[in-house]
Amino acid sequence: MTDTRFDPSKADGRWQRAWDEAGTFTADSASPKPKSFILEMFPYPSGRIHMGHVRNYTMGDVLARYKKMRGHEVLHPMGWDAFGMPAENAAMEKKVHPGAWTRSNIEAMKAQLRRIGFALDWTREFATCDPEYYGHEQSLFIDMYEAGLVYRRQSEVNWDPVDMTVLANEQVIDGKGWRSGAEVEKRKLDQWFLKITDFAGELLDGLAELKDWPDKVRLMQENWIGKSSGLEFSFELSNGDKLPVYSTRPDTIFGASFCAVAADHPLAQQVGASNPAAASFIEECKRGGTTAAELETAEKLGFDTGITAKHPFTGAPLPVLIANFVLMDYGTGAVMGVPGHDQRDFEFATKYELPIVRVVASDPAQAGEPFKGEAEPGDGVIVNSDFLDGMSVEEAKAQVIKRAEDDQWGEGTTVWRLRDWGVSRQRYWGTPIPFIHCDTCGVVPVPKDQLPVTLPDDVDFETPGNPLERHPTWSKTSCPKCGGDARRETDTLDTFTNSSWYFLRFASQPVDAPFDPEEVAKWMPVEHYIGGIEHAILHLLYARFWTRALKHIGKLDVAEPFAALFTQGMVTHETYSLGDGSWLSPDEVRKDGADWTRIEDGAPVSAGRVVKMSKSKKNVVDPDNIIADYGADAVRWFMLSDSPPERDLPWSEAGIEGCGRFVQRLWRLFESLDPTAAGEDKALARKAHQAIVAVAEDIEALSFNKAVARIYELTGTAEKAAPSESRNFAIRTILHLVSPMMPHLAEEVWSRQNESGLIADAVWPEHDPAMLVEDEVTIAVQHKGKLRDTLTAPKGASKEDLEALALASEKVQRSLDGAEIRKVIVVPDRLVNIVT
RNA sequence: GCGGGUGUGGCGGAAUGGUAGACGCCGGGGACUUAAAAUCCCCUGAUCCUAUAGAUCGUGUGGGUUCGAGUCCCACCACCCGCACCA
Repeated sequence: MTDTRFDPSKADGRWQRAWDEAGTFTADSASPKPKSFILEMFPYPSGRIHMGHVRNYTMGDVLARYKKMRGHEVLHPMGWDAFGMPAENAAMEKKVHPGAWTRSNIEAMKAQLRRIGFALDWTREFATCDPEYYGHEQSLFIDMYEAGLVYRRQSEVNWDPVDMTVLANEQVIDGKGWRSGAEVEKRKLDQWFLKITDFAGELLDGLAELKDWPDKVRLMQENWIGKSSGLEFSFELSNGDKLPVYSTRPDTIFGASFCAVAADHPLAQQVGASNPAAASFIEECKRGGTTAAELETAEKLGFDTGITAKHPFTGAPLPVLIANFVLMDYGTGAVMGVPGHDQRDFEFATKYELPIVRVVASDPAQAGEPFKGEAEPGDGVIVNSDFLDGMSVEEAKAQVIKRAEDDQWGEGTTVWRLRDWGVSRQRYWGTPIPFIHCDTCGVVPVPKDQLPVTLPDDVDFETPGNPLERHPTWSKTSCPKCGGDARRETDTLDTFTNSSWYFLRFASQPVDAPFDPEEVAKWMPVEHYIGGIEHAILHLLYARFWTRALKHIGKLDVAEPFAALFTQGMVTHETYSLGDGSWLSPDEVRKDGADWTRIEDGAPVSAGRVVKMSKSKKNVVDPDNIIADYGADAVRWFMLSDSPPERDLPWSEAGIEGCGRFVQRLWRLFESLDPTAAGEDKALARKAHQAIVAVAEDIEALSFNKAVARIYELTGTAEKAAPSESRNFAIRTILHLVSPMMPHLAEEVWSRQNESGLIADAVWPEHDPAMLVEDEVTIAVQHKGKLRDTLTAPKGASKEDLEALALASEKVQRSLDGAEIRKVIVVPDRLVNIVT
């Protein structure tokens, strides 16, 4: 009996339960099979799964299922990056506990993920807010502290003077606090740091081994780590002090016309102490946020200290200014200003009328050439520079460093742009930093047998600031060393810490340790790691750093956590707005002919740009509704179709309808299989064999859109073919090829065809290499580089034969029109180009 | 400001330096039906045209290399992402 339609509302749940009951996707670390660890970046439990998650996890799912078909033991886990600000915001706005809010979100989102039919090993699920997880994190943090990788120092935060609280960069809007609207100030606090800079060289060199990472991500990390070599030297100041500066361009030292120091540089502080005008300038520099983008786009401001610095070669006095664009965190917090060859210095010098001297020119004759309104940071020949004249930039750099070292007033150094990782957060919903402050003993780690240090449940979100700090009793404790009264650290760890080692916990989860290195070694490194490009630098660098740091302290023997990385694009949707600029969601609008209107009242709606789905623009589509309408397989198919996975995917109603139709089309094709059909259809069989190879290659390259196109093509051909053994082979082939993408449909068909077991446990079909080769090829014939004719020739035909065939073409002769042939280019099996 | 990326029909896109537009969506025409849905078949880059044929143009813009450029090189434009306390 044949059913004319596939009913996902019945089949989806049936097969999801079947996989669960059979433990189909439970990873066995004792298996002798080759291991594949497929991982997608775990979600923050915001409340609902969104289409971006669906796309991300569908890609990983196809890979995981494919690897299983290829005979691998697959680890494909899921968990929750559960600490973070939104839970605290919910606590303030909705009066729910961050933990309760997070837990109920996890429950809802887990149910959603199950409905999409992902091949996940739920036995290894955890949330980073589980004390069983963050307790181990605290233990690792203490290990790092004992290895000298953790330290405390003062660092700036965004301070909201009205709410009396620290703000995240995200909470600073145009330099103002997002709730209070008060002008944000920079304030210094004692904070915890991880010494990622100790690993700068390793993290940089390690990039070279990451062959299966996108070049762009490696390049971004390389630039972020920012290795530079230059000269560190000290200016002698008119007040008798020395001012150490660092420059990557010592070759331009004769072009220096001023020195600039950061507002929080000791020299600036010293000047500010006795000069009220300087003090108020320094205060002014404290206004605004702490982000690089803000600092660098802000108007360049300076304050002349009246102090001068003696140029090391000419002895000329250079004014020393306090400048808002100099960063205390980079180099020495002080620079020599060379306006001719650095754009920031140029703008600063122009504003404060400081000399702009050319010391690099395109050739020596251009030494007097004026600047055209901007600095010239490029390469050239050194001019106006005494003994450096005529040298290249590189030669001059080396010469200046050599002189400085010979005369002992400076030395060549390597400086990194990478800064140590500040992990302190003055917030509740994070991993408590496991330290105790004792007036007698100083900072003392919590003894490991007292871990985890758990968060208190009874917290107050009514008043702003850090609830841990305000808690009446939580921070009160005794010193593990002297037993005296002491105070718990009330800062929590940056949430990036939680995501820096979670993959290790997926691989191995003993009760009494963060992980077992032997178990970890069976699965790590992650074979494919998939997530958004927005994590290209921070998360991926921090995870690489933790892995290396843990190796360094002997906890594990893996240097790089992610063998291959894939960064997928966003899911986008058209936006809709009313005349007043307010946004409407897709289900509030309707298309009337060419125009859009609001369903409710027919008000005209303008359809706007296609952008990332976001709550604020209301252009979101809920996966649950779509699954209810079309089934999980149609949604999965949509996520894989059309757009290359690294690019944005525009969601459309028409698109998902098309996918729903294709699911039914496949169903009819599978139902049309006739086991009694006989006879060979060589062309069709050949296409099927070619598809087996091509789809496998496409999946391995994560080119799911191409795999989808090939399956469409083979499906179209099989549909039109007359019944034959070959056609049955093609149909069974399609069933296997789509099974990682449409697992529910595949299982349903598999069981209806009375196959044993689950298709999820089936193997990838074999291809016959002899069937891949075509007998005939189409040859393009060009005249003067333009296509004039195409002809069919046997594969492997000789150049002479192809040339003769081409010249015999009537169309070619017409195009040639008797012209003299100067040259004929023949590319075997491809084309013939006749040049006249 | 700095760093990274993207740009091909109405839309998403395909194309080891070798037939640009595979495959899908939308649209048009037709078949089936009392009708609709579903399904099936055909057409579908632009312009010209003496129209089953043929010609020209066409991969963000302007140059260049090559027998041949979406692909390689140079310059530019537009848009997107990241910038260390969003996750």
